[in-house]
Amino acid sequence: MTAAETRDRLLEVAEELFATHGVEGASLRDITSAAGANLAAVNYHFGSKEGLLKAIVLARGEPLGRKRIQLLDLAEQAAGDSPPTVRALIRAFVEPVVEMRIDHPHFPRLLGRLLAEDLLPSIGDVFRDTFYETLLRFVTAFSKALPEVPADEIRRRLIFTVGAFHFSICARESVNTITRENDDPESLRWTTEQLVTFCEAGLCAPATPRKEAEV
Amino acid sequence: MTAAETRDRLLEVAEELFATHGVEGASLRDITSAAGANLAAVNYHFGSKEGLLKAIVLARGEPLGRKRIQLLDLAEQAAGDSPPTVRALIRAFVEPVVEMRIDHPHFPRLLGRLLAEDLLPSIGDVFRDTFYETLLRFVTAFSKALPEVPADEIRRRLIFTVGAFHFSICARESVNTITRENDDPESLRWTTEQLVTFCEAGLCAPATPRKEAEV
DNA sequence: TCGCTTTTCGAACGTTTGTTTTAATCTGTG
DNA sequence: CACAGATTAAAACAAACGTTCGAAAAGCGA
Repeated sequence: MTAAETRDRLLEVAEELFATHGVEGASLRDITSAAGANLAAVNYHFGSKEGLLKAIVLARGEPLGRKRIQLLDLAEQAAGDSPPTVRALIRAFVEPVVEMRIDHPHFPRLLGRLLAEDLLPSIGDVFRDTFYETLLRFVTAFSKALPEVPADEIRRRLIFTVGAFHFSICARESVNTITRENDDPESLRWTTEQLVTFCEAGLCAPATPRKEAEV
Repeated sequence: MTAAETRDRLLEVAEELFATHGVEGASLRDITSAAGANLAAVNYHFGSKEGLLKAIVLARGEPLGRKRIQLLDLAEQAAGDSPPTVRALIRAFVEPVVEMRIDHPHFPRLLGRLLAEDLLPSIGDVFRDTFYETLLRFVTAFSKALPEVPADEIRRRLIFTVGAFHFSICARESVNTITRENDDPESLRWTTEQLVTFCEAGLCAPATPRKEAEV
Protein backbone atom coordinates (compact mmCIF):
# COMPACT_ATOMS: atom_id res chain seq x y z
CA MET A 1 0.00 0.00 0.00
CA THR A 2 1.48 3.29 -1.04
CA ALA A 3 1.68 6.29 1.24
CA ALA A 4 -1.01 8.15 -0.68
CA GLU A 5 -3.32 5.17 -0.35
CA THR A 6 -2.80 5.08 3.38
CA ARG A 7 -3.61 8.76 3.59
CA ASP A 8 -6.76 8.37 1.54
CA ARG A 9 -7.98 5.36 3.47
CA LEU A 10 -7.48 7.24 6.71
CA LEU A 11 -9.52 10.15 5.40
CA GLU A 12 -12.27 7.86 4.21
CA VAL A 13 -12.49 5.72 7.31
CA ALA A 14 -12.20 8.65 9.69
CA GLU A 15 -15.00 10.45 7.89
CA GLU A 16 -17.29 7.52 8.53
CA LEU A 17 -16.25 6.90 12.12
CA PHE A 18 -16.33 10.57 13.04
CA ALA A 19 -19.82 10.82 11.58
CA THR A 20 -21.04 7.69 13.30
CA HIS A 21 -19.50 7.96 16.75
CA GLY A 22 -18.60 11.63 16.96
CA VAL A 23 -15.14 13.12 16.82
CA GLU A 24 -14.44 12.43 20.48
CA GLY A 25 -16.15 9.06 20.22
CA ALA A 26 -13.95 7.72 17.43
CA SER A 27 -10.49 6.96 18.72
CA LEU A 28 -7.36 6.98 16.63
CA ARG A 29 -7.05 3.32 17.40
CA ASP A 30 -10.48 2.61 15.92
CA ILE A 31 -9.67 4.67 12.84
CA THR A 32 -6.21 3.32 12.11
CA SER A 33 -7.15 -0.30 12.68
CA ALA A 34 -10.23 0.05 10.47
CA ALA A 35 -8.00 1.58 7.81
CA GLY A 36 -5.43 -1.17 8.18
CA ALA A 37 -2.80 1.33 9.21
CA ASN A 38 -0.57 1.79 12.18
CA LEU A 39 -1.68 3.88 15.13
CA ALA A 40 1.04 6.44 14.52
CA ALA A 41 -0.04 6.94 10.91
CA VAL A 42 -2.51 9.70 11.71
CA ASN A 43 0.03 11.80 13.52
CA TYR A 44 2.53 11.17 10.77
CA HIS A 45 0.26 12.18 7.90
CA PHE A 46 -1.90 14.84 9.53
CA GLY A 47 0.06 15.96 12.57
CA SER A 48 -2.78 15.33 14.99
CA LYS A 49 -6.35 14.16 15.30
CA GLU A 50 -7.53 17.69 14.73
CA GLY A 51 -5.40 17.91 11.61
CA LEU A 52 -7.15 14.82 10.30
CA LEU A 53 -10.54 16.39 10.94
CA LYS A 54 -9.56 19.60 9.18
CA ALA A 55 -8.29 17.64 6.18
CA ILE A 56 -11.63 15.86 5.89
CA VAL A 57 -13.69 19.02 6.13
CA LEU A 58 -11.49 20.76 3.61
CA ALA A 59 -11.50 17.89 1.13
CA ARG A 60 -15.30 17.66 1.05
CA GLY A 61 -16.35 21.15 2.00
CA GLU A 62 -14.42 22.95 -0.67
CA PRO A 63 -16.02 21.25 -3.69
CA LEU A 64 -19.39 21.43 -1.94
CA GLY A 65 -19.14 25.19 -1.59
CA ARG A 66 -18.00 25.50 -5.21
CA LYS A 67 -20.98 23.47 -6.41
CA ARG A 68 -23.38 25.65 -4.44
CA ILE A 69 -21.93 28.83 -5.87
CA GLN A 70 -21.98 27.36 -9.34
CA LEU A 71 -25.67 26.49 -9.10
CA LEU A 72 -26.37 29.93 -7.70
CA ASP A 73 -24.58 31.56 -10.60
CA LEU A 74 -26.48 29.37 -13.03
CA ALA A 75 -29.82 30.28 -11.46
CA GLU A 76 -29.05 33.98 -11.55
CA GLN A 77 -27.91 33.69 -15.12
CA ALA A 78 -31.03 31.77 -16.16
CA ALA A 79 -33.26 34.36 -14.52
CA GLY A 80 -31.80 37.17 -16.59
CA ASP A 81 -32.44 40.64 -15.18
CA SER A 82 -34.95 39.61 -12.51
CA PRO A 83 -33.73 37.69 -9.44
CA PRO A 84 -34.13 33.88 -9.46
CA THR A 85 -37.17 32.35 -7.81
CA VAL A 86 -36.92 31.49 -4.14
CA ARG A 87 -37.47 27.87 -5.04
CA ALA A 88 -34.49 27.91 -7.38
CA LEU A 89 -32.32 29.50 -4.70
CA ILE A 90 -33.31 26.89 -2.15
CA ARG A 91 -32.50 24.16 -4.61
CA ALA A 92 -29.09 25.62 -5.34
CA PHE A 93 -28.37 25.67 -1.65
CA VAL A 94 -29.75 22.29 -0.74
CA GLU A 95 -29.22 19.97 -3.65
CA PRO A 96 -25.42 19.73 -3.57
CA VAL A 97 -25.65 18.44 -0.03
CA VAL A 98 -28.44 16.02 -0.86
CA GLU A 99 -26.43 14.57 -3.71
CA MET A 100 -23.43 14.32 -1.43
CA ARG A 101 -25.66 12.67 1.13
CA ILE A 102 -26.26 10.00 -1.50
CA ASP A 103 -22.74 9.58 -2.86
CA HIS A 104 -20.79 10.19 0.34
CA PRO A 105 -23.38 9.74 3.06
CA HIS A 106 -21.05 10.33 5.96
CA PHE A 107 -19.89 13.85 5.37
CA PRO A 108 -23.22 15.62 5.81
CA ARG A 109 -23.72 13.63 8.98
CA LEU A 110 -20.27 14.68 10.14
CA LEU A 111 -21.21 18.29 9.55
CA GLY A 112 -24.08 17.83 11.93
CA ARG A 113 -21.75 16.46 14.57
CA LEU A 114 -19.41 19.38 14.25
CA LEU A 115 -22.20 21.84 14.74
CA ALA A 116 -23.61 20.03 17.75
CA GLU A 117 -20.32 19.26 19.42
CA ASP A 118 -19.22 22.87 19.10
CA LEU A 119 -16.23 21.76 17.11
CA LEU A 120 -16.59 24.43 14.48
CA PRO A 121 -14.24 26.72 16.41
CA SER A 122 -11.56 24.05 16.37
CA ILE A 123 -11.73 23.87 12.60
CA GLY A 124 -12.52 27.59 12.45
CA ASP A 125 -10.58 28.82 9.47
CA VAL A 126 -11.42 25.83 7.32
CA PHE A 127 -15.10 26.24 8.12
CA ARG A 128 -15.21 29.94 7.40
CA ASP A 129 -13.50 29.55 4.07
CA THR A 130 -15.66 26.73 2.82
CA PHE A 131 -19.09 27.48 4.30
CA TYR A 132 -19.49 30.93 5.73
CA GLU A 133 -18.61 32.84 2.58
CA THR A 134 -21.07 30.71 0.66
CA LEU A 135 -23.81 31.38 3.16
CA LEU A 136 -23.32 35.12 2.84
CA ARG A 137 -23.74 35.02 -0.91
CA PHE A 138 -27.04 33.22 -0.50
CA VAL A 139 -28.25 35.74 2.05
CA THR A 140 -27.87 38.57 -0.43
CA ALA A 141 -29.43 36.50 -3.21
CA PHE A 142 -32.50 35.77 -1.08
CA SER A 143 -32.70 39.41 -0.07
CA LYS A 144 -32.95 40.45 -3.70
CA ALA A 145 -35.59 37.81 -4.39
CA LEU A 146 -37.66 38.88 -1.39
CA PRO A 147 -37.44 42.67 -1.25
CA GLU A 148 -40.55 43.02 0.90
CA VAL A 149 -39.02 41.04 3.80
CA PRO A 150 -36.49 42.83 6.03
CA ALA A 151 -32.94 41.59 5.60
CA ASP A 152 -32.82 40.76 9.27
CA GLU A 153 -35.76 38.40 9.01
CA ILE A 154 -34.37 36.88 5.83
CA ARG A 155 -31.18 36.00 7.64
CA ARG A 156 -33.15 34.42 10.41
CA ARG A 157 -35.34 32.47 7.99
CA LEU A 158 -32.23 31.09 6.36
CA ILE A 159 -31.18 29.80 9.76
CA PHE A 160 -34.56 28.11 10.05
CA THR A 161 -34.05 26.63 6.60
CA VAL A 162 -30.63 25.32 7.48
CA GLY A 163 -32.04 23.86 10.68
CA ALA A 164 -34.92 22.08 8.99
CA PHE A 165 -32.59 20.93 6.24
CA HIS A 166 -29.89 19.73 8.51
CA PHE A 167 -32.25 17.99 10.86
CA SER A 168 -34.14 16.06 8.21
CA ILE A 169 -31.39 15.36 5.69
CA CYS A 170 -27.97 15.51 7.29
CA ALA A 171 -28.70 14.22 10.76
CA ARG A 172 -31.18 11.78 9.29
CA GLU A 173 -29.69 8.79 11.03
CA SER A 174 -30.11 10.15 14.53
CA VAL A 175 -33.53 11.50 13.71
CA ASN A 176 -34.53 8.14 12.31
CA THR A 177 -34.59 6.99 15.89
CA ILE A 178 -37.84 8.91 15.86
CA THR A 179 -39.04 8.81 12.29
CA ARG A 180 -37.95 5.33 11.26
CA GLU A 181 -37.45 6.58 7.74
CA ASN A 182 -35.62 4.83 4.94
CA ASP A 183 -32.29 6.13 3.78
CA ASP A 184 -32.39 5.23 0.10
CA PRO A 185 -31.87 7.92 -2.57
CA GLU A 186 -35.49 7.93 -3.66
CA SER A 187 -36.92 8.55 -0.22
CA LEU A 188 -34.17 11.08 0.39
CA ARG A 189 -35.05 13.03 -2.73
CA TRP A 190 -38.74 12.89 -1.93
CA THR A 191 -38.09 14.28 1.52
CA THR A 192 -36.02 16.99 -0.11
CA GLU A 193 -38.91 17.82 -2.40
CA GLN A 194 -41.17 18.32 0.58
CA LEU A 195 -38.49 20.26 2.38
CA VAL A 196 -38.22 22.69 -0.51
CA THR A 197 -41.98 23.18 -0.46
CA PHE A 198 -41.90 23.84 3.25
CA CYS A 199 -39.01 26.28 3.20
CA GLU A 200 -40.23 28.11 0.13
CA ALA A 201 -43.51 28.85 1.87
CA GLY A 202 -41.69 29.88 5.02
CA LEU A 203 -39.24 32.14 3.25
CA CYS A 204 -41.93 33.83 1.18
CA ALA A 205 -44.25 34.47 4.13
CA PRO A 206 -45.17 38.08 4.90
CA ALA A 207 -42.80 39.76 7.32
CA THR A 208 -43.58 39.13 10.99
CA PRO A 209 -45.30 42.23 12.42
CA ARG A 210 -43.68 43.85 15.46
CA LYS A 211 -45.61 43.93 18.76
CA GLU A 212 -48.28 41.58 17.56
CA ALA A 213 -50.79 40.45 20.17
CA GLU A 214 -50.71 36.77 21.05
CA VAL A 215 -53.15 34.55 19.20
CA MET B 1 -25.23 20.11 53.21
CA THR B 2 -27.96 17.49 53.34
CA ALA B 3 -28.07 14.51 51.02
CA ALA B 4 -30.98 15.92 49.03
CA GLU B 5 -29.07 19.15 48.51
CA THR B 6 -26.09 17.26 47.19
CA ARG B 7 -28.32 15.38 44.79
CA ASP B 8 -29.96 18.56 43.55
CA ARG B 9 -26.69 20.39 43.11
CA LEU B 10 -25.33 17.49 41.11
CA LEU B 11 -28.38 17.54 38.84
CA GLU B 12 -28.12 21.28 38.37
CA VAL B 13 -24.40 21.42 37.72
CA ALA B 14 -24.40 18.37 35.48
CA GLU B 15 -27.20 19.81 33.38
CA GLU B 16 -25.08 22.86 32.68
CA LEU B 17 -21.82 21.03 32.07
CA PHE B 18 -23.44 18.37 29.89
CA ALA B 19 -25.07 21.09 27.83
CA THR B 20 -21.90 23.11 27.52
CA HIS B 21 -19.27 20.46 26.95
CA GLY B 22 -21.34 17.49 25.86
CA VAL B 23 -22.02 14.37 27.87
CA GLU B 24 -18.72 12.79 27.00
CA GLY B 25 -16.94 16.10 27.37
CA ALA B 26 -18.02 16.75 30.94
CA SER B 27 -16.19 14.43 33.32
CA LEU B 28 -17.52 13.31 36.66
CA ARG B 29 -14.59 15.10 38.23
CA ASP B 30 -15.63 18.37 36.62
CA ILE B 31 -19.19 17.89 37.74
CA THR B 32 -18.58 16.82 41.32
CA SER B 33 -15.97 19.45 41.99
CA ALA B 34 -18.19 22.17 40.52
CA ALA B 35 -21.00 20.92 42.76
CA GLY B 36 -18.73 20.85 45.80
CA ALA B 37 -19.25 17.12 46.17
CA ASN B 38 -17.02 14.09 46.26
CA LEU B 39 -16.18 12.21 43.08
CA ALA B 40 -18.01 9.13 44.27
CA ALA B 41 -21.22 11.06 44.92
CA VAL B 42 -22.55 10.58 41.41
CA ASN B 43 -22.23 6.83 41.51
CA TYR B 44 -23.71 6.78 44.97
CA HIS B 45 -26.79 8.85 44.15
CA PHE B 46 -27.41 7.89 40.54
CA GLY B 47 -25.59 4.60 40.07
CA SER B 48 -23.61 5.78 37.07
CA LYS B 49 -22.97 8.71 34.77
CA GLU B 50 -25.76 7.49 32.53
CA GLY B 51 -28.09 7.33 35.52
CA LEU B 52 -27.32 10.95 36.22
CA LEU B 53 -28.16 11.88 32.64
CA LYS B 54 -31.45 10.01 32.76
CA ALA B 55 -32.39 11.70 36.01
CA ILE B 56 -31.82 15.11 34.44
CA VAL B 57 -33.84 14.35 31.33
CA LEU B 58 -36.66 12.92 33.40
CA ALA B 59 -36.76 15.82 35.85
CA ARG B 60 -37.04 18.45 33.13
CA GLY B 61 -38.64 16.52 30.31
CA GLU B 62 -41.62 15.32 32.22
CA PRO B 63 -43.03 18.73 33.21
CA LEU B 64 -42.14 20.02 29.75
CA GLY B 65 -44.24 17.36 28.11
CA ARG B 66 -47.09 18.02 30.54
CA LYS B 67 -47.00 21.73 29.74
CA ARG B 68 -47.13 21.05 26.03
CA ILE B 69 -50.10 18.74 26.38
CA GLN B 70 -51.81 21.21 28.66
CA LEU B 71 -51.46 24.03 26.12
CA LEU B 72 -52.66 21.71 23.39
CA ASP B 73 -55.74 20.81 25.41
CA LEU B 74 -56.37 24.48 26.08
CA ALA B 75 -56.09 25.36 22.40
CA GLU B 76 -58.47 22.57 21.38
CA GLN B 77 -60.87 23.60 24.07
CA ALA B 78 -60.76 27.26 23.03
CA ALA B 79 -61.41 26.35 19.42
CA GLY B 80 -64.62 24.55 20.27
CA ASP B 81 -65.81 22.19 17.56
CA SER B 82 -63.38 23.27 14.85
CA PRO B 83 -59.70 22.34 15.18
CA PRO B 84 -57.32 25.00 16.57
CA THR B 85 -55.38 27.18 14.15
CA VAL B 86 -52.02 25.92 12.98
CA ARG B 87 -50.45 28.95 14.60
CA ALA B 88 -51.96 28.04 17.96
CA LEU B 89 -50.70 24.48 17.63
CA ILE B 90 -47.19 25.62 16.84
CA ARG B 91 -47.24 27.91 19.84
CA ALA B 92 -48.39 25.12 22.13
CA PHE B 93 -45.52 23.01 20.92
CA VAL B 94 -42.81 25.62 20.93
CA GLU B 95 -43.51 28.02 23.76
CA PRO B 96 -42.90 25.68 26.70
CA VAL B 97 -39.39 25.10 25.42
CA VAL B 98 -38.77 28.77 24.77
CA GLU B 99 -39.84 29.65 28.31
CA MET B 100 -37.64 26.88 29.62
CA ARG B 101 -34.84 28.22 27.45
CA ILE B 102 -35.22 31.45 29.43
CA ASP B 103 -35.66 30.04 32.93
CA HIS B 104 -33.40 27.00 32.64
CA PRO B 105 -31.29 27.75 29.59
CA HIS B 106 -29.21 24.63 29.76
CA PHE B 107 -31.78 21.91 29.33
CA PRO B 108 -32.89 22.76 25.80
CA ARG B 109 -29.24 22.96 24.83
CA LEU B 110 -28.68 19.58 26.43
CA LEU B 111 -31.52 18.16 24.36
CA GLY B 112 -29.68 19.28 21.27
CA ARG B 113 -26.57 17.49 22.41
CA LEU B 114 -28.43 14.27 23.01
CA LEU B 115 -29.89 14.33 19.55
CA ALA B 116 -26.59 15.06 17.89
CA GLU B 117 -24.48 12.70 19.93
CA ASP B 118 -26.88 9.85 19.30
CA LEU B 119 -27.40 9.50 23.01
CA LEU B 120 -31.15 9.19 22.77
CA PRO B 121 -30.89 5.38 22.62
CA SER B 122 -28.96 5.36 25.86
CA ILE B 123 -31.74 7.23 27.57
CA GLY B 124 -34.30 5.46 25.39
CA ASP B 125 -37.18 4.70 27.71
CA VAL B 126 -37.01 8.07 29.44
CA PHE B 127 -37.04 9.82 26.09
CA ARG B 128 -39.95 7.89 24.69
CA ASP B 129 -42.07 8.48 27.74
CA THR B 130 -41.46 12.19 27.97
CA PHE B 131 -41.18 13.28 24.33
CA TYR B 132 -42.32 10.75 21.80
CA GLU B 133 -45.84 10.38 23.14
CA THR B 134 -46.22 14.13 23.12
CA LEU B 135 -45.03 14.37 19.55
CA LEU B 136 -47.61 11.84 18.42
CA ARG B 137 -50.44 13.83 19.93
CA PHE B 138 -49.33 16.90 18.02
CA VAL B 139 -49.11 14.98 14.77
CA THR B 140 -52.79 14.05 14.98
CA ALA B 141 -53.73 17.58 16.03
CA PHE B 142 -51.97 19.06 13.01
CA SER B 143 -53.53 16.46 10.76
CA LYS B 144 -56.98 17.56 11.83
CA ALA B 145 -56.11 21.22 11.33
CA LEU B 146 -54.71 20.55 7.85
CA PRO B 147 -57.01 17.97 6.27
CA GLU B 148 -55.88 18.80 2.74
CA VAL B 149 -52.27 17.79 3.41
CA PRO B 150 -51.46 14.04 3.48
CA ALA B 151 -50.66 12.74 6.94
CA ASP B 152 -47.31 11.56 5.66
CA GLU B 153 -46.29 15.03 4.59
CA ILE B 154 -47.61 16.51 7.83
CA ARG B 155 -45.36 14.22 9.79
CA ARG B 156 -42.41 15.24 7.68
CA ARG B 157 -43.23 18.93 8.04
CA LEU B 158 -43.28 18.54 11.78
CA ILE B 159 -39.76 17.18 11.56
CA PHE B 160 -38.80 20.27 9.59
CA THR B 161 -40.43 22.40 12.26
CA VAL B 162 -38.57 20.64 15.03
CA GLY B 163 -35.35 21.06 13.08
CA ALA B 164 -35.80 24.76 12.50
CA PHE B 165 -36.90 25.22 16.06
CA HIS B 166 -34.14 23.22 17.59
CA PHE B 167 -31.48 24.78 15.45
CA SER B 168 -32.45 28.37 16.12
CA ILE B 169 -33.64 28.19 19.71
CA CYS B 170 -32.17 25.18 21.50
CA ALA B 171 -28.77 24.95 19.87
CA ARG B 172 -28.61 28.72 19.75
CA GLU B 173 -25.21 28.89 21.40
CA SER B 174 -23.43 26.77 18.83
CA VAL B 175 -25.26 28.47 16.00
CA ASN B 176 -24.27 31.84 17.38
CA THR B 177 -20.81 31.01 16.14
CA ILE B 178 -22.41 31.89 12.83
CA THR B 179 -25.21 34.30 13.63
CA ARG B 180 -23.66 36.25 16.49
CA GLU B 181 -27.09 36.69 18.00
CA ASN B 182 -27.93 37.85 21.51
CA ASP B 183 -29.30 35.42 24.01
CA ASP B 184 -31.56 37.66 26.08
CA PRO B 185 -35.26 36.82 26.55
CA GLU B 186 -36.46 39.63 24.30
CA SER B 187 -34.36 38.62 21.31
CA LEU B 188 -35.25 35.00 22.00
CA ARG B 189 -38.96 35.72 21.92
CA TRP B 190 -38.63 37.81 18.80
CA THR B 191 -36.81 34.99 17.05
CA THR B 192 -39.59 32.69 18.20
CA GLU B 193 -42.18 35.04 16.70
CA GLN B 194 -40.42 34.85 13.36
CA LEU B 195 -40.02 31.11 13.69
CA VAL B 196 -43.75 30.69 14.18
CA THR B 197 -44.40 32.77 11.08
CA PHE B 198 -41.98 30.67 9.10
CA CYS B 199 -43.28 27.32 10.23
CA GLU B 200 -46.93 28.29 9.95
CA ALA B 201 -46.41 29.16 6.31
CA GLY B 202 -44.47 25.96 5.75
CA LEU B 203 -47.03 23.75 7.45
CA CYS B 204 -49.96 25.34 5.62
CA ALA B 205 -48.35 25.12 2.19
CA PRO B 206 -50.16 23.09 -0.47
CA ALA B 207 -49.15 19.45 -0.57
CA THR B 208 -46.05 18.70 -2.61
CA PRO B 209 -47.09 17.23 -5.96
CA ARG B 210 -45.64 13.84 -6.91
CA LYS B 211 -43.37 13.58 -9.95
CA GLU B 212 -43.05 17.30 -10.37
CA ALA B 213 -40.62 18.46 -13.04
CA GLU B 214 -37.59 20.32 -11.77
CA VAL B 215 -37.87 24.08 -11.73
C1' DT C 1 22.88 -2.14 -6.29
C1' DC C 2 23.87 1.64 -3.36
C1' DG C 3 22.38 5.28 -0.32
C1' DC C 4 19.06 8.53 1.13
C1' DT C 5 14.38 9.77 2.13
C1' DT C 6 9.86 8.51 3.15
C1' DT C 7 6.85 5.65 5.50
C1' DT C 8 5.56 2.07 8.74
C1' DC C 9 5.84 -0.29 12.94
C1' DG C 10 5.74 -1.66 17.86
C1' DA C 11 6.16 0.05 22.20
C1' DA C 12 5.84 3.15 25.62
C1' DC C 13 4.68 7.79 27.62
C1' DG C 14 1.79 10.56 30.68
C1' DT C 15 -3.15 11.80 31.32
C1' DT C 16 -7.67 11.22 31.94
C1' DT C 17 -11.69 8.55 32.19
C1' DG C 18 -15.76 5.99 35.01
C1' DT C 19 -16.05 3.00 38.61
C1' DT C 20 -15.12 0.56 42.97
C1' DT C 21 -13.61 -0.04 47.59
C1' DT C 22 -12.90 0.76 52.41
C1' DA C 23 -12.97 3.67 56.09
C1' DA C 24 -14.63 7.84 58.26
C1' DT C 25 -18.38 10.92 59.23
C1' DC C 26 -22.86 12.48 59.67
C1' DT C 27 -28.00 11.88 60.68
C1' DG C 28 -31.82 10.75 62.84
C1' DT C 29 -34.41 7.48 65.84
C1' DG C 30 -35.18 4.58 70.02
C1' DC D 1 -26.74 9.09 74.82
C1' DA D 2 -26.07 5.33 71.73
C1' DC D 3 -26.47 2.84 67.93
C1' DA D 4 -27.96 1.48 63.12
C1' DG D 5 -28.22 3.42 58.47
C1' DA D 6 -27.29 6.84 55.22
C1' DT D 7 -23.87 9.73 53.29
C1' DT D 8 -19.28 11.47 52.36
C1' DA D 9 -14.35 11.09 51.85
C1' DA D 10 -9.86 9.62 50.04
C1' DA D 11 -7.53 6.45 47.46
C1' DA D 12 -6.82 3.18 44.14
C1' DC D 13 -8.49 0.47 40.02
C1' DA D 14 -8.17 -0.93 35.23
C1' DA D 15 -9.03 0.78 30.81
C1' DA D 16 -8.71 4.04 27.12
C1' DC D 17 -7.04 8.18 25.23
C1' DG D 18 -3.71 11.21 21.98
C1' DT D 19 0.91 11.60 21.30
C1' DT D 20 5.89 10.53 20.88
C1' DC D 21 10.04 7.90 19.99
C1' DG D 22 13.62 5.05 17.80
C1' DA D 23 14.27 1.37 15.03
C1' DA D 24 12.79 -1.41 11.03
C1' DA D 25 11.00 -1.51 6.36
C1' DA D 26 9.95 0.21 1.93
C1' DG D 27 10.33 3.27 -1.97
C1' DC D 28 13.15 5.36 -5.25
C1' DG D 29 16.55 8.21 -7.94
C1' DA D 30 21.46 7.66 -9.32
